[in-house]
Amino acid sequence: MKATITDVAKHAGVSMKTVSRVLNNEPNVAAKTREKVLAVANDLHYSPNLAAKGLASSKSYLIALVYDNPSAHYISNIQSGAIAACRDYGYHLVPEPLMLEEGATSEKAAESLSNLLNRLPVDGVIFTPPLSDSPAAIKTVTEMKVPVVLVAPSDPDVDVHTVKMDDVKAAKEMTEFLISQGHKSIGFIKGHVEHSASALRYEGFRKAMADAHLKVHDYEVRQGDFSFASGVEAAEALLADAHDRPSAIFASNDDMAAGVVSVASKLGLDVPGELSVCGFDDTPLAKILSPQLTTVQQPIYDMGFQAVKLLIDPVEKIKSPQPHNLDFKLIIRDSTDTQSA
Amino acid sequence: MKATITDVAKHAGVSMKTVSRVLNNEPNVAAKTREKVLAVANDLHYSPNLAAKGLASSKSYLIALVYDNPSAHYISNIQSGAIAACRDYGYHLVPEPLMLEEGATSEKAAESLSNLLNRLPVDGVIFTPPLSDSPAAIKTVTEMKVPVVLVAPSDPDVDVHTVKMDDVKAAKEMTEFLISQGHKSIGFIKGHVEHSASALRYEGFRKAMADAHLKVHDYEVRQGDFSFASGVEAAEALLADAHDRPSAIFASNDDMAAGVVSVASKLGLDVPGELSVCGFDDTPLAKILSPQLTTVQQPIYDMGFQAVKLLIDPVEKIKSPQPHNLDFKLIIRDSTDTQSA
DNA sequence: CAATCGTTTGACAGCGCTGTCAATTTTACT
DNA sequence: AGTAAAATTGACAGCGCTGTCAAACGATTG
Repeated sequence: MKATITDVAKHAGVSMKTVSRVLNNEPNVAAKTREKVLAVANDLHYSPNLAAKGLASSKSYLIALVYDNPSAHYISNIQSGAIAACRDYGYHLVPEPLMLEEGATSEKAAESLSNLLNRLPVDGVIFTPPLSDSPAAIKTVTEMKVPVVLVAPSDPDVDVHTVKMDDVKAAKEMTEFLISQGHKSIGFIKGHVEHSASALRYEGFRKAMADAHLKVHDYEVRQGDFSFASGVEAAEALLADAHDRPSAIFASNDDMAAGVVSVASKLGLDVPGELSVCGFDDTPLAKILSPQLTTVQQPIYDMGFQAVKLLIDPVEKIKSPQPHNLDFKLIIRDSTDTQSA
Repeated sequence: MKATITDVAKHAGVSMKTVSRVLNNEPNVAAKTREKVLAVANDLHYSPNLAAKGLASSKSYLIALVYDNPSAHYISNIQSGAIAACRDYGYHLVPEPLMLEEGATSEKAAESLSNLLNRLPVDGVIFTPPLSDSPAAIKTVTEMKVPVVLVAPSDPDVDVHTVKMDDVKAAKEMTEFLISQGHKSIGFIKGHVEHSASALRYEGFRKAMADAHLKVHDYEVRQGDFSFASGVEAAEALLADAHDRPSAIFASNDDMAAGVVSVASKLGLDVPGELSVCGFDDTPLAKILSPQLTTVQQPIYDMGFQAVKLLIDPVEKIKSPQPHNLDFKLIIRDSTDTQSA
């Protein structure tokens, strides 16, 4: 039989309410009483019934992670971080994929979201991209008075809490690293045109090149779409002319970088000996590839963690909504080397 | 303001209990009453408060997915399937990673599990491998009277519901496919020795070879450990002798198959022209690789779906525990071809 | 020592729903 | 029509907890 607050109260010789106060860290409890209650609760292996708590306090102790994102890697990292934070606060995370047909309208998404929140009243929701860029979805939850945190939205002006990383800075630093290795002619493969990160990463690349007074020739910049195949295609173009090749290629994500490596391998070009390659995202693929990929590790886990914290932590809740920038990390592996020639 | 059962009852001119009956599909409600209530509930956008339901019925409408598995691909597929099933039944899925230090004992896992279930009383739990093989963990939940479903346990004798696939059959069919393509000399790379699936897949391979009266030479079977690197190593051994190479290699998972492809590429061997390669699992990698990998698609999503169904569906709950075998699928892509030589 | 204030505690209602069981209506049958 | 049986409905308590507000207590002051 599971112990209830009443049991604890009886054994400790106090009222239910006092037990409740102790267990919720409310003020105005004598130190001695608090200790006593804690001891008894521990003895009895007491643990609160979430449903009852929720019913009485009209909270649910549940946070929804809403996503509509094909990248399992991304979601599962966000989720891990979010779950870790939930544990710290006695909350639980409920992942809610928005399963929409191809090309469903933004309104559809909003409606489906509204149903979701009606069915399961959560204390907060987290939107991952590309949902974090959907005004309709954001409007839906704010209208329902459900606190929301946006993960990596492209538009930082929105009036809600936001966790993100600085794509421009990351791409800039990676480019600077390449330059510091002696590379002067660096090819760049852009990401999917509709993905906001693409432009930012490109911007970072250009900035670093400009700062180093290095020219970026048009033919050294190719449009990709984040897919392996587009990386292959871009690399083939970039590496076609054996006499005028860049000594390094910066792909906007790991999949495309993998495409570059594969083309280099076919061309008999040694990576990193004859060509340095770097990617972005630090997907599992980066470690599988040989050589292992130099890439940028996004703070995906941390974003999940921080998002939950912003939703729950009373300290954070008071502050007005603002973007929270988290730190990325350059992961230098074996696909880049100094340019000695 | 959110509508309650009381509101619906008032508007429909019936008692709360009758509304409750209708909404829970209980019998003994006049058809006319049912319609009326449903109409009103719809009008009022009524949706039940899970916490209240849970408190009153001492159910939580929550299923825990407990995992301790490094494969994001695996977990996220299980999870997707489980969530889909939960939606069908008005339940919600709470993923609960068991975060243990390296080499933590099985008892540690059980204890951590017990804490988890005390904090959040769920209506059922799902164990994914390798947790589904932990007697201590299974004992913990059964002792707490929490229904459990095991995903792909290696020991099918346990006295609980189980969802799995037939690894032997899958490996056998894949091998038969290779044989049907004209391959007679087929190399095999075994998986991690401690993973139960490894032995089963190898068994399927041997069976198919035996059925076709094909010999399996010792030197054609290499031990791997499911890692890319081990695939590379095995492939190097398998392909070392240019005069006596297998015409096909069956790797026990996709990562190792990727290793094989990479070695073949280095050796200038065309895949599938000169060497057919196939893997197992149909990870995202299989589609990224070029050529795209022929592999076995496990019914991971379905396992998640079925697991939840077994936990919730009243029809299934009556039946005595038994293993449920789900269908795999051979995915024939571009890394295999007929052996013409 | 009484008056005042702040601190600590408890009694009680009620969150929204379901289980129990009794009341009422309908149906079936003699 | 009359009665038993079945089907349908409702009254009410209570799940385990917290919010509200009042009570009791102790410390501090003139």
